Amino acid sequence: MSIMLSISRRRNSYILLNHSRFLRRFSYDVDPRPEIKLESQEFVVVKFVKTLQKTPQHDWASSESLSALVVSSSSASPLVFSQITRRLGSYSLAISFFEYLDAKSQSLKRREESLSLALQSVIEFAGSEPDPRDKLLRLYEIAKEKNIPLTVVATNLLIRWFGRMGMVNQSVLVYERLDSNMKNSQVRNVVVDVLLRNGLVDDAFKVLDEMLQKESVFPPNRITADIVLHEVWKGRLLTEEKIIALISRFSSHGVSPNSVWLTRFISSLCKNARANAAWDILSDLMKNKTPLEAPPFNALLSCLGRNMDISRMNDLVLKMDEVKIRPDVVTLGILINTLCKSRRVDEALEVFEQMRGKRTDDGNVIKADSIHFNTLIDGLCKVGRLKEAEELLVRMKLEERCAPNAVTYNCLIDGYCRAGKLETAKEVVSRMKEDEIKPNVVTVNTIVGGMCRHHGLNMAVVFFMDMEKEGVKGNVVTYMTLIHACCSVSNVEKAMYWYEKMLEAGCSPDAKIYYALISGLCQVRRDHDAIRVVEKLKEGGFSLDLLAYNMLIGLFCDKNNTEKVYEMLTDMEKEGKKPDSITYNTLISFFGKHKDFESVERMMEQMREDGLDPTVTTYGAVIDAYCSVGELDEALKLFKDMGLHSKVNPNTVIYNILINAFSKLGNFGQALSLKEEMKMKMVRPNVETYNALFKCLNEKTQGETLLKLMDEMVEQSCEPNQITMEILMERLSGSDELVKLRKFMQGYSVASLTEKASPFDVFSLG
DNA sequence: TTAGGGTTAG
Repeated sequence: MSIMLSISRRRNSYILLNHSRFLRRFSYDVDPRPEIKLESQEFVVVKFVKTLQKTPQHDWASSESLSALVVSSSSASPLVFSQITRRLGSYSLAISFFEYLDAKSQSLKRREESLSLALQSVIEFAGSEPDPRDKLLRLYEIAKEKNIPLTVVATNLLIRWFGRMGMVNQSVLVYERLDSNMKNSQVRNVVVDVLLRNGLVDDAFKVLDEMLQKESVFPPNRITADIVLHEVWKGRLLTEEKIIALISRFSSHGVSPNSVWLTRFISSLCKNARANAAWDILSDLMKNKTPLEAPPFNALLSCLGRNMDISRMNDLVLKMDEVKIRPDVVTLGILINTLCKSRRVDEALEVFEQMRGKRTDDGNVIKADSIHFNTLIDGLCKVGRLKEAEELLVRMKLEERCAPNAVTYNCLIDGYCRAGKLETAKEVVSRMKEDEIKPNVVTVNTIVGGMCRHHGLNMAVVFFMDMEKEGVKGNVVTYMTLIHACCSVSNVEKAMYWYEKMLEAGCSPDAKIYYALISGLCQVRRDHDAIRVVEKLKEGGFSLDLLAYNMLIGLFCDKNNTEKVYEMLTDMEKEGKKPDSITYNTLISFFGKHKDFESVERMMEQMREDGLDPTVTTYGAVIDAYCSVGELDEALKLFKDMGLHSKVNPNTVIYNILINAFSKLGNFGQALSLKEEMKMKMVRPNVETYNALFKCLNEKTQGETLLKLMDEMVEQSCEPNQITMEILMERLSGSDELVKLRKFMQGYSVASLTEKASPFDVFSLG
């Protein structure tokens, strides 16, 4: 069967060329019994080769038996001559035979075809010779001189080999001498390849362009796309846009790029936030019914998945189904993963059950693998459905080729940690060991993280050390977890301790470790240590990101270290990082606090120039600045301006700033009316709002209002705090009022108040 | 397919 195929392929290659400016196509009569012909041909070939090998070369010319063989073989088929030549096994024998045959050409039935086929075999040998250059040139000359047409195979070989030898002009010459009718897709593919490989991009695209024309006689095929797109990608020859246009032209000829290439291109588009372009390409290829497979679709699906665009994912899967592109295990993995990450676990389970059972035309089903199970188990754990996760684990164990692994158990452990069930999580570690699965660094980090969140640092450290003894070392994530836990309780000393430990353990810190430390140090306002960490970060070859710059600028503003503030700003600029609204807000607030309104204005101006609109924080900072210098008119003006000229609505903080300012001036009426306005505009007052109002009241004259506000707080479920207590204790002294105050406080179990016992002592005594 | 994260106004 394979021989049959090779014969019929050869037949296609009988498009021959000669150099006397005309070309002919040799057509072979189709033999109704090809296998018989094949047998007789084989017999002829073997006999001829044996005789040639028996006869010394210098006797060939005079050998009568050879002469007789030429005549008899010639009536079999011209094909035998290419086979005989090939079986002689060497270039020197092949060229000698060709010369012999040429000398005997008058006895050949079909001279041109026979000689051209023999020559093709000689050319094949020449290409593998140590120094093929001269031999190939000579053979090409012989073909021209003797008017022997070249087969397509020979043409392609010559074009390719000349190209590889850096003789691209010679390649072009061979191609250009072809009659235009004979410049078929196969030959053009070789030429395009040679031209591209030799950097003659424009020439290559000229040839390609002819192929891509609408009514092209020699349209592009799969191989054309392979050659062109591979080179285009490797050499970055075209812009993304031009590649897209090129794919579309291939598509209109029913040709799609190969799956691997297309997948890479789709992924690259997705990475550059061009999922829409990727979508259009695949739609176009589907519309033109080009052959397609799942992987490029998977690339787009995973991109849509990252953006949680489930509705477009659905559309794409439906379109795939319509044109019968079979989803594969990866497709299923992406779909259930996305659904799980969006907490739509039931839908994920549904898709899983549906797809894995779905039998396609060729009887294949998507076989569930451990990744699918792990994804679903993780999804169930993340939404707290731990029982179902355990049940799925049991089912997984029953499935073929789906043994649970460390990931499976880590997902479960994470589930229990999130639920605060640290003991159960530790039991799962034991279970995994029983299953002969070793806990890994993720296991450790999951439990360390869980313990830090639910039981504090010490327990986590003990666990970590135990695991280290078992041979599981921590990594940068482990130390990050510990450092973060330290920072979150403002224990920066301990954070630095773990940073040192990490270095001792040979873990190289990533930028995020430094950011966490900087953040911790900024929180506790330790500017000198923060500077030290920044230095270490830079020594490590990292740079600060905008967030870190903002934190540091905030810290230096707070410390009144103008010099450092400017240093940070200069550094930012050097690093090519543009300030964002948070940077500006920090600076505006800083200048505001220094009553430097000129700089405030300048910053706001610059902010706008940078295309940043003032945010509610910007207004807050400026309004606060005006309030702090007693310029309440200016503050109110800006406040009103906010409502009129910006899309930013005042929030609780802004109202509080104003209410506080009016309250300090004793202007209770204005303060109260602002609070009423809050209600109207659905801005929720908080404890600070009421505290500000309380401060302005005095028991004797406004006791009733005060009590009314207290009731309002209760109605709004607004919890009082320590300050509320202190103010109210000062304002209320009558026994009736104190009873009311006691009742007022009883509704709340204000945790912060129980620690400071003094306010309650009054009640317990009372 | 599993683990870690940090900024501005009062």
